[in-house]
Amino acid sequence: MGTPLPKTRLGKRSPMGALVIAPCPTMEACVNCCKRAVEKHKHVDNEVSVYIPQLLAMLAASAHTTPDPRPVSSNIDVPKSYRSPESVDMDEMMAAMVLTSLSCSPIIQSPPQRDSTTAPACRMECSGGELSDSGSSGYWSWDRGNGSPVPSPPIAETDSPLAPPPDEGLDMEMEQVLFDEPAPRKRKNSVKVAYRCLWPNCGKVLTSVVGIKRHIRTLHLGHSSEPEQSRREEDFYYSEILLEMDPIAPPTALPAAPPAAPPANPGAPWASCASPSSPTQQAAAGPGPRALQPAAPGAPQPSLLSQSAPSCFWQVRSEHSYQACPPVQVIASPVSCPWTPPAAVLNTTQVAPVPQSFHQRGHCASRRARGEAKKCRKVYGIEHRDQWCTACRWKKACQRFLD
DNA sequence: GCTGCCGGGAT
DNA sequence: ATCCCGGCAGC
Repeated sequence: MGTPLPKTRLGKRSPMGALVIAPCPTMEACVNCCKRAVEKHKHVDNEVSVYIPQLLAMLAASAHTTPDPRPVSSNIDVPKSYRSPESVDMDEMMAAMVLTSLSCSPIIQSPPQRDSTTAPACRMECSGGELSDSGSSGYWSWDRGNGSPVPSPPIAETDSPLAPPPDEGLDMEMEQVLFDEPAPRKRKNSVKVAYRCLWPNCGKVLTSVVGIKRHIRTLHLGHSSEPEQSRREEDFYYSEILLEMDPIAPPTALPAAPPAAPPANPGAPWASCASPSSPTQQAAAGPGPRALQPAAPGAPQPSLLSQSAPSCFWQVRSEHSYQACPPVQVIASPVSCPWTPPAAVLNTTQVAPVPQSFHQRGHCASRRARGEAKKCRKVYGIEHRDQWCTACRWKKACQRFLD
């Protein structure tokens, strides 16, 4: 991270570095050469695909027959002397059109490239040996200075669900390769994802999954070990919400109580009301318990997340109240529950066992009670900070002197 | 003011 | 994942 890797700027004119072929002396000669090739293939097969190498070559020729020493970046004009005969223009146009319709561009057809440095090689591959034979300087479709129309990705290709996004990614990639610029970070969306704790009377909103999980694990579930089960459990106690980056209402200033209608909250995942004790059922339902899913049509849309949450508290672990509030197992009737879910959502067989502590401690859930035990700071002193436990050093809950 | 520690940022 | 710190809240 410290020292950036030395990057070798790929010359625009030599993305491959090699592949030097003697070009046709003139544009006319080149086009004629290509026309002959096209005519030859016409007799053999009417399949347009046969023309691809020749057409590519034609495009290439239109580029490489222009005077090479000409500066690349700024000039986009094509010398008139090279485009005098109408037939030449027609051939160029035909080549471009067929190329366009065929979407031969390997950038489009090739699978998504993970390594951008491999992209040029792939592009060259598509042109095949024919391109080499007919001559090209290797930058046929890249040169911004030539007057040839660059094939644009056909719309039909973008319809394919598997097709990579043709525009932005391609442009970025090419920019990166050509101009050696670091990939621009994705624009920050105006909608920010946040995670709301669905634990009763909590409603804490955090901006990271890790944070909300840690919050739930330490504050509500009250056990930091048991990685497997607790990790699954945490998934049920928070909900992903979308916060519009409205300057009037910054997300960090969200009140503990959930707003009456979260801006873009598509519905709490609690609508499916999966039991925490059956993670497999939930896993089969979608990519994740926090996946944004629209409320089922006809299903009552809970206006408050905290309202819908308790309906899914199938079981609350007894050891979740780890401090100050002793675990008390009380089967609370839905009526007495302050956040009684809508009747349609609440399964009558699911009597949510709400720990009494929920009602008793109130603020208890929002912040861990101050520990009674001596902590590392007190035991070792600030001068022996290196002897503190890691958590204490990081100003976290002490792990050495647990309460 | 001291202390514990939560939440988030930086690396 | 690890490290660090601002800031909040209890004492």
